[in-house]
Amino acid sequence: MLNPAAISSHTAHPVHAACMPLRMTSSDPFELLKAHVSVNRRVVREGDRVHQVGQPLEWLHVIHSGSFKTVNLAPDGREQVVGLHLKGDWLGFDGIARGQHTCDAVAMDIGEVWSVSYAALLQASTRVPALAALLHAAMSREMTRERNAMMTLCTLPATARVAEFLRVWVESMSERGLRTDLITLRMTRAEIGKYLGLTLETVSRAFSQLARANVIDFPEKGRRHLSITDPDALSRFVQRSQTDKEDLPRAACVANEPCMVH
Amino acid sequence: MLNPAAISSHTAHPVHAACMPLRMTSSDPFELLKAHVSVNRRVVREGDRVHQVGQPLEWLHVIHSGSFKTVNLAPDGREQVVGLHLKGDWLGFDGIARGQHTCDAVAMDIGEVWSVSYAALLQASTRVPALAALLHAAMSREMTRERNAMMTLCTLPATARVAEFLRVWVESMSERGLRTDLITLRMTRAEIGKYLGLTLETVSRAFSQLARANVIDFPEKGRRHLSITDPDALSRFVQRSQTDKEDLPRAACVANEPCMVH
DNA sequence: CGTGATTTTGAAGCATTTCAACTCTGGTGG
DNA sequence: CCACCAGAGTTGAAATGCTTCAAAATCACG
Repeated sequence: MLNPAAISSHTAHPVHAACMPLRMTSSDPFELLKAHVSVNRRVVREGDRVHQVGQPLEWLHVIHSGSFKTVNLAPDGREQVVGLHLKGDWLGFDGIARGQHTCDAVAMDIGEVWSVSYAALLQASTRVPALAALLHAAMSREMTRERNAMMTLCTLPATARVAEFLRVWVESMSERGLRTDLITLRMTRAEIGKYLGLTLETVSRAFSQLARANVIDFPEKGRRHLSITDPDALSRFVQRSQTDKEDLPRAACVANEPCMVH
Repeated sequence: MLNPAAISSHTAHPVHAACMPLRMTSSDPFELLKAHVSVNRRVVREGDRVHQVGQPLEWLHVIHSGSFKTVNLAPDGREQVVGLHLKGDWLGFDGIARGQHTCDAVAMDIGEVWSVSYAALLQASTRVPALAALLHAAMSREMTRERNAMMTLCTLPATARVAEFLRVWVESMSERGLRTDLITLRMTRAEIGKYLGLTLETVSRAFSQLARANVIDFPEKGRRHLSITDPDALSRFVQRSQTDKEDLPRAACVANEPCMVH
């Protein structure tokens, strides 16, 4: 869904040739940050909160290592995991609009975040356009990802949702050069369920079903580790769940005069 | 605060006092834009596409009037309405990360958008920090909204989802100073369904149920107009759908040493 | 006024949730 | 060392809620 075979999508893209009237000294976001703003490195352990609902926005954080989840909490007690984040992703954007955070960001294992003052970053990005572009790209990526997640939630049945969840996770690992054959789930079935809008039992059944279909495999007895026997099988599984219900030669989408800008 | 009630939440907030070392000549995003970048105004009619999947990113657009939807289209044919947008919202952020748009933005009625070159905007925002802040705030708002939408989709049953949809819509209208007693739905039941992850029949049943419960009312025979008899009833309806299933005095949330940054 | 699109409503079918029982693992203490 | 327990996961059966299928009513447009 995101990109065909992309590793690049994770670095600071020159969005448009004209947008970057500067020499790209480095396309590595960490180098770029270190070079132009004061960075506070901080090691976190599982369960540590990088930021919390209601806390005034002061810092933005870039994940240097580890995996994190963002959790939304409604006034009426509803709670949902609304995002998963890995190296290179930013945490804290949610707080910019209102000046305070609207969700929690929680470490799912040991990791390191680089924290920068938002005020300082804003200033620095006026001097260093590449910084501004980096920020924009990160926010844009986040929005696109959330939209895709919404689509997954709305259009896919349970098992396909879990398959898609795994596919995207593998894709994320791959983009970062991490191993994708054997992956370790750092979330319980209940947490995955809270992310996918399913109950823990349904998630469990979905895993079992995928394993029976030889799409995934549990190498060890413990069910936290799993191997993706055939990555393409995941995609095919998702697609099949769609084509199965159609089965009708869908009328060609009539282009109703796509009226473009200019 | 310039304006006492509500309208302010839509203007460029000083995110943090320290972030804005400049005189705020204007808190109106339209004034701000007009003052510092070249703006192309454009009137759109229902069905017009402001941008489309695959199109290279060149422009960002600010909605000056009208209502718009963003539509995601998966390679396998799945389609979903992933966002609704009104005056003051931006369109096109999705294209920044990869340099091309990843979704369609479609006008739902007559409206006007202000289009600005992204490259020019990026340059201008280095000279005018308020522009950068405006951009960030708009993106941040969008992310928060999408996350809330995700939560609605994942945690609420069908009727509550429709109620929440109406509540948020009314809230949006209210923030912009528009009338909230009588609202006109510019989407068919099918479209609302595609936004909420429901079938059109379920949406229709939900409306009927809300009308029977006197939460909403159809003043005219046509079902496109509806009045919110009691706005609070909407919220209560959503909350009740939650408390109904709990009914158990949920154990107090133990604060597990919220480890903060600094 | 028709014609087609939209909406409503009913009834049957199906996917997911709910409830419940059981297994497995890892950790703790007798 | 093993009994025991709590947390996590699996699996089955019943219940529920949404979807699907179908038909009729209503609205919109020429």
